Formats: sequence, structure tokens, C-alpha cells
Amino acid sequence: MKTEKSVPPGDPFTPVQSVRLYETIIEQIATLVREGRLANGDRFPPERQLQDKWRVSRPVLREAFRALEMQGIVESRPGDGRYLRAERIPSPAELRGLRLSDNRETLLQVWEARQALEARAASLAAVKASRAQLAAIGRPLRMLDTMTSDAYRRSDFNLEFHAAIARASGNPVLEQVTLDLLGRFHETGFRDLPGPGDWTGLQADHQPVYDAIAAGDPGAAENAVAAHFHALRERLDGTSERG
Amino acid sequence: MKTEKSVPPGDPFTPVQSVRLYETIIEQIATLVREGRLANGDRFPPERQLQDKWRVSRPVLREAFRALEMQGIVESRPGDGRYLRAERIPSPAELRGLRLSDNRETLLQVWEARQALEARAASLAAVKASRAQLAAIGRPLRMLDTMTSDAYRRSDFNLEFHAAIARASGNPVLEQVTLDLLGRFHETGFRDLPGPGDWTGLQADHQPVYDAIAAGDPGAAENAVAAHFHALRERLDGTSERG
DNA sequence: CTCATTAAATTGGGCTACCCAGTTAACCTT
DNA sequence: AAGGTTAACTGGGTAGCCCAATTTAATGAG
Repeated sequence: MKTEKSVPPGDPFTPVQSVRLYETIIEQIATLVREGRLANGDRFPPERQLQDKWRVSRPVLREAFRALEMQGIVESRPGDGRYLRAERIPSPAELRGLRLSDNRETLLQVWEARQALEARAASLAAVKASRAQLAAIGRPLRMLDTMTSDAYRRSDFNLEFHAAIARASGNPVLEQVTLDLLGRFHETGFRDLPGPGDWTGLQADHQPVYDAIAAGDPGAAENAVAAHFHALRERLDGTSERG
Repeated sequence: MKTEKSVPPGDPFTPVQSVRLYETIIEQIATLVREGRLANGDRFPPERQLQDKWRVSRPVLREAFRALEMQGIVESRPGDGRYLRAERIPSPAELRGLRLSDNRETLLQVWEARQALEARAASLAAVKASRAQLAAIGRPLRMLDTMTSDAYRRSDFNLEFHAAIARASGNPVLEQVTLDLLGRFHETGFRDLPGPGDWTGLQADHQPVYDAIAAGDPGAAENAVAAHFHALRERLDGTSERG
């Protein structure tokens, strides 16, 4: 006879992923901060005390704090204590970062967000890019020109091109967000894109972007990026039915 | 006699934050994935086996896996095992999210990234927003109109307004990134902004954005957002010297 | 009384060992 | 061969211990 879990009504097919203790602890901590009982530079109560108050073992406490520690929200100082290093505890969605499913729709959504960010980045780069940064943008372009085979390398050069622009924007926040999406883009669905045959058009799209940035024309850079994304998306939609 | 740690030369003032074991374990896991010894859907070796291979205790192993689990990179299934749920292990920078220092420069950088994203979001919202979503955008506007006191509440309404637009874009990725920056913006330096006196202009800036979205004019919505950011930034720069 | 030294308490880092519940797979019965 | 039972395996969680770093209080010399 099985243990009769109480799952009275409702859909019995919903996979009830049991909530882990460390998650509830994080929620407790969030509540603590939300209610103002703990402010930014404050020190947390010691482990042994929280363990007694929340009725959990030390390991689970430490799992929760570790997770927050990795996010830079909590600082642990051995022999001293733990300190809050944020104004608020991010929501679970923020903590877990972007959770992307591996489908075409998600790919297009990432595409859209990238377009907004990279157009801006290119515009800024046109004004603020240094000579070295400009060269960093041009290098993958030339590499893409010489090499005619090996789709994987081309993919890397494509990433390098976009990353160089983001970096040349001179805005670390913009850069970080763009690079994050770039990484997830390549992770999520770059292999679903049109085959190596369409890679030839990439060079044609990238060149105007580089030219506009080199010319120091922010408006033209923005337009060139928009055109690049638009063109590639057209090609993307065109090949979507053939799969 | 103290334990003679070998810290021979170099600056003795560099705070050598001891690297935690769970971090090295994450690095081991990342290496495992990077070298292709573990692919996306694969199951990790059991705890007891990794503990033996890496010479660490189970708690530290679990701390590492917990951190990755919270990011959705690893799925733990009790009684079964742990599964890799990503193509790659993000870099430490990506794992820890954006780490923003609390200065004016950072504030402006976040501002810039937000402008790019929210202009796009507004443009999309103008086309795709449902009636309910439009109402959600309008609500904080009316609240801002009626209530004339309590700057903190105004701050919340401001956040709610921008969040509603991001949500109405119909692009979860765009929404998530925008909300993340919004949260960090309010966290990082909203209190450094001009006082409640300048809040009166907020309504004047927000209204055109709402109108453009309600009218279904994507171009106008984009321009209205740009104007809003531009105007507020002007005010921001204007008051920066007085502080 | 003041200040530097020293000793004791406190705190996080880490490990070992154990128990529990869910899953899986082997095995036996029919 | 099909079905049910059992045993092994796996992650979830707990308890208790030791260590090193840090702070704090006691203590001693001037």
C-alpha cells in the first residue's frame, strides 16, 4: 500500500515539483528585507540562531545564503558574519535570470531585444569608439571575408563582431545585457538558423554597420543595424517553412 | 605561534578573499560541460561519486548544484539524479547577474540601456497591447494624477507605469530584461534623483507615451519614450551640480 | 588611568555519518 | 511473457563535530 498523499482535487497530471527548503529560506530572507527588519549594510543573525528560529539545519541555511552570495546580494565573512549587500532581494524570476525555452518563438523574442540594444550600442559606438575598439569590430569582418568554409568558425566571428560593437558602446551595463542575450542567442537556437549557404549575406550586412561606425555617424549606424536584423529576419522567416 | 601562511611578496593589503569550495566545484562542472563530457539532457554522476572524484563533502557539492539549480541550469530529481538543462555554463559574471556600483555613472548607463529597451517595448505595445494591458498602463497614470503627496508612492507608480509597458510589449524576453534593469534602477540610485518637486513633470512626460500607445502609433510611442527619457535626463543633469 | 597584549567566545567553512522518501531496475511469481 | 514485489540507488535533510578567522573581553604593564 502506497503512502496516501493528499492530492484531493485538481489535475493529477500537474508535476508537483516539491518546493525545496532552501527556497523557503530565501523567501524568509526576502521577507526580512522587505519588511525593513534588515537594511543594506546590516549583518545577518548568525547561522546557529537562524537555524533555531526557522527550524532548519545549517546546510540548508548555507545553501540559501550561498545562492544569494553568488548573486552578490550577501557577503559572507568568516569569523565575522553575513552582510546584506543589496537594497532588496530580487524576485525569483530575477534571481534565476532569463529562462529561455528552446523554441523558435523565443529565438525571435531574443532577436527583438537584441535589435533594440545593439542599434543603440552601434549608435553610441559611432560616437565614442576608440581606434582600438574600431579595429576590434573590423577584425571579425575581415576574418569572415577570408574564410569561406567552416560554419562554426563563422558563427564565432559573427558573435565576435556583435560583441565588439557592444563593447565599443562604452556602456558596461548595455554591454553586459547585450552579451548576455548574445550568449543565450547562440545557445538557444543558432543551429536552427539557415545553413551555411546564407552566411554569404552576413558579410554584406555587417559591412555597412562597420562603415557607419567608422564614419562616426550614429544615425547611419543605428539604421545599418536595423537593416541587418531586418534582412536576417526576412531570411529566417523565408526558411522557416522548409524545415 | 601562528600558522605561517605563505604570502611571500606582493601587496599585503590586497584582500585575498579566500575562494570557496563550492565555487571551484562550479568551475569543475563548467569544465565538464565545456569539454563536451556532458551535454544538454545528460544526467550528472551521483553525488557520492562526484564527492569521491573531487574530494569534497556532499554539502559543498550540493551548495554548488543548488546555485546552478536556482539558475535553471541544473534540474534535481530526487530518487533519480541531476540533469543538465543548458547548453553551456554561463560565466561567473553572467551567473552573478549585473553587478552595479552605486554611483551616478552607473545610473546613467542603466538609464541608457532602459531607453533603448523601453522605446522598443512601447513601439511593440502600440501595436499589440490588449485592452487590459492598456488599462494597466493607464492606471498608474491616473493614480499619479490624483495623489499629490507621498513621493515614495509616486516612485512605485512610476515603476508600475514602465513595467506595464514592458509587459504589454508581448515579448517576455524584452519584458524580463527591462524589468530587471527597472528593478536595479530603483535599487541603485533612485534616491539620488531630483526631489519631489520635479515629479510634477513626470505626468506630463508619461501622458504622451500612453496616448501614442492607445492610438496604436508605434513611431509616436517610440518618440514619446525617447522624449521622456531625454527630458528627465536633462532635469537630471541640471540638478547634478546643486547636490 | 591608558594602552597594548592576551585569552576566550563567536562565527562561518567544512567534513563525517546517518536517516528518509522517491525512483529505478532486477527478480520472482504466476 | 506479464505483472507485482523487493532491493539497490539517488537526492533531500539532519545532527554533531572540528577548524580557522575574527571579534570582544579580560588582563597585565606602564
